[in-house]
Amino acid sequence: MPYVMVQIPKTPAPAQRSVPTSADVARLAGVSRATVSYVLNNTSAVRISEPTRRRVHEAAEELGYVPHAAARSLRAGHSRMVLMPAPAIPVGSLYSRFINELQQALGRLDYTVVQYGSPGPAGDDAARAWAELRPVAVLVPGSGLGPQGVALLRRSGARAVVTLGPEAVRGAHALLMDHAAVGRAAGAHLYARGRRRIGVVVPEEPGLEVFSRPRLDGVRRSLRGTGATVTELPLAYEEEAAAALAARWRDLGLDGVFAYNDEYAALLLRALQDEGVAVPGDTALIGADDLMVGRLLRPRLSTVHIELPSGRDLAELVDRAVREPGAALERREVLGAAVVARDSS
Amino acid sequence: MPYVMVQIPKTPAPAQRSVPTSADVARLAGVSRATVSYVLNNTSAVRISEPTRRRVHEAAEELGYVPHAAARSLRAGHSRMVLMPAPAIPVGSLYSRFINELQQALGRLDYTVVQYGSPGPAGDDAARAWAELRPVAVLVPGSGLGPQGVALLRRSGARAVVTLGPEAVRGAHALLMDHAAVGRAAGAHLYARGRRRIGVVVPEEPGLEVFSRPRLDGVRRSLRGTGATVTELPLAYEEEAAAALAARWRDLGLDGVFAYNDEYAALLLRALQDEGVAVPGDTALIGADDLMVGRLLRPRLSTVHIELPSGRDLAELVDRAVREPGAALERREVLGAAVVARDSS
DNA sequence: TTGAAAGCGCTACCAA
DNA sequence: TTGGTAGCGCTTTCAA
Repeated sequence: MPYVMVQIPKTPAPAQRSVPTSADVARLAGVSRATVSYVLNNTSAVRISEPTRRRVHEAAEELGYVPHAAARSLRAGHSRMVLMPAPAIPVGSLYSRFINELQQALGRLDYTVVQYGSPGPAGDDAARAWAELRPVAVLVPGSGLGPQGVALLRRSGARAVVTLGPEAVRGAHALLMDHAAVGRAAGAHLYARGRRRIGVVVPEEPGLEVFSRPRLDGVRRSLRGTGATVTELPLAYEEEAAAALAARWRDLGLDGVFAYNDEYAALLLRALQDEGVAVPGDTALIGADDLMVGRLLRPRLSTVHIELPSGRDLAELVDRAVREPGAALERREVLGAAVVARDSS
Repeated sequence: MPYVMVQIPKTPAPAQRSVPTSADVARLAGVSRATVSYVLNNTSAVRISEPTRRRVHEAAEELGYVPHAAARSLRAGHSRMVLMPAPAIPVGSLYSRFINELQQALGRLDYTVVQYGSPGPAGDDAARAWAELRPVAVLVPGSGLGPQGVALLRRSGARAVVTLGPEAVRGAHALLMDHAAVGRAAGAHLYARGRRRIGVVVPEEPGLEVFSRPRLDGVRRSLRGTGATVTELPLAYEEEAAAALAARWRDLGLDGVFAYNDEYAALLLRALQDEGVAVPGDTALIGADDLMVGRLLRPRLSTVHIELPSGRDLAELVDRAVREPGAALERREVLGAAVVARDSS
């Protein structure tokens, strides 16, 4: 084959080794860009001959063609992103486990999950920043997004807005996570154990109020009208802080305490024991979240076990909402709380 | 004011309440789209008069205009995203804390962090999927990305590719996290305490091999040539598994054990004590990561404290790499390991 | 079965 | 100081 066809490009070769586009693929395969699109997206409405398909695929392969998601989004009017503002919540909590699971499940459904860093604007202002990405869905943990934020997101193309928090927001699907139920369970348990002067640990770490406040309120609610007292106990997650709290324990005169969760309970337990306070003899102690640490201590910690929906379930809800944007808004209670009585109460 | 100007739109009102574009803003403000762009982006190369600026801002405000990130990316050739494939790593680990911090720091630098779910394609195949998003930077935890993956990402516009793992990859910046150092520190410590028959707990949970394997190797390395023995102890993070391991402890005849991290150490400690094995009397125990749980147990756990770079530092590295894509590739050791001797060893 | 071309929203170059 | 407009890469309608 002594003669070689040399294709003279109409446009000069790009200066930098630039990214191949579908036009490059089309040129190499000797077809139009439309055909490339049909083949690469397996468009069912159009039938392309097998030889052509092969040529396109080979050309794409050879060039290392990678479609440009932004161009596709621009054309489609929205992206494949699910936006999830990252709540300022310490990792390791039960909740962050749930979030992780959810991300994975959404990934499997072919969505791209975008964690939007929490610092910066909040609430409805934040919604504007999120809207720039034209996400196909938005999951908002905690409260903070109002009806107008939801409206803005929907106007900018979000097919589904789902709130995960204590209350529903007009226009959005709601997964109601009522942390007050955790407090109610703990309060009722301590009361049933005969405790009447009850302390509630409230973490000082920022970002936890979303959970700690409702949990405290739940305890209050469960004890209302019983004559039992509720004492709020602010506590930083540090040994020194716990020791200081334990040092004034006798003065506080509490006979029962709900420690926000098992980690704070573990911290407090050690401090109380070091101070000579008997648990559960002098003071009954119950945590929450049913973490492993509670089972490793002596005495084993009583706890409130929390049942969260599986990430898969929520991912499916999102997927359904995206596919049928007109469907009725879901509003679902998704937090189950049950006391696991062990040895500390 | 009995007369009202009614503006007849040239194009019929969109059927759906559609998203306002910069053209809508321009129309309302009575200027061109170019001017809108200049004003809204504060383009310094062009000076726009104050009244015009105000009109544009007011129009944008009134319409609830939100720029379309995809259009901007298409135009710019790349997005403001930093892609970070989410490693299949349990939340709560020291490492996931670091990842979180990093995300926040990048958010503050005005990048959008995208968690790419791990399931699906792996290694260089995954790189293709990531490339579709035309990320401005890619952070790859763990190993798994090869030189050709890096090349593909760079070709598709990534200004910086940073690996976080045991080894550097050609073409990418490297943050070397040598977990073998953790094992070496633990091994040397146990040896110095006079222990010669040493067990190393290796978690059975998937996704942890990335850390557990080098940690084990580190112990082996530190003991090479000393005559001390190393026994691998697979362990699932469950009480039953720990109890089973403890039950055959006497047969194993170990006098020292490095338990991967403090959580596994806590699990094992309880099981050993329940079995009547004295710690540190019969067996010295050391964990790693310096978690709070280790300080709450009796005896307090010795541990290997790990120093990771702050998320801020890494975020700045990324930002610098993005801004000077031509600069030399960084290659930095970032994991410091130091024994904290407490009461369990 | 395939191709031509419009147009998604935005920025930046060049003119006025 | 402002406007006109090309063009980023892709999908999809309409025509051939």
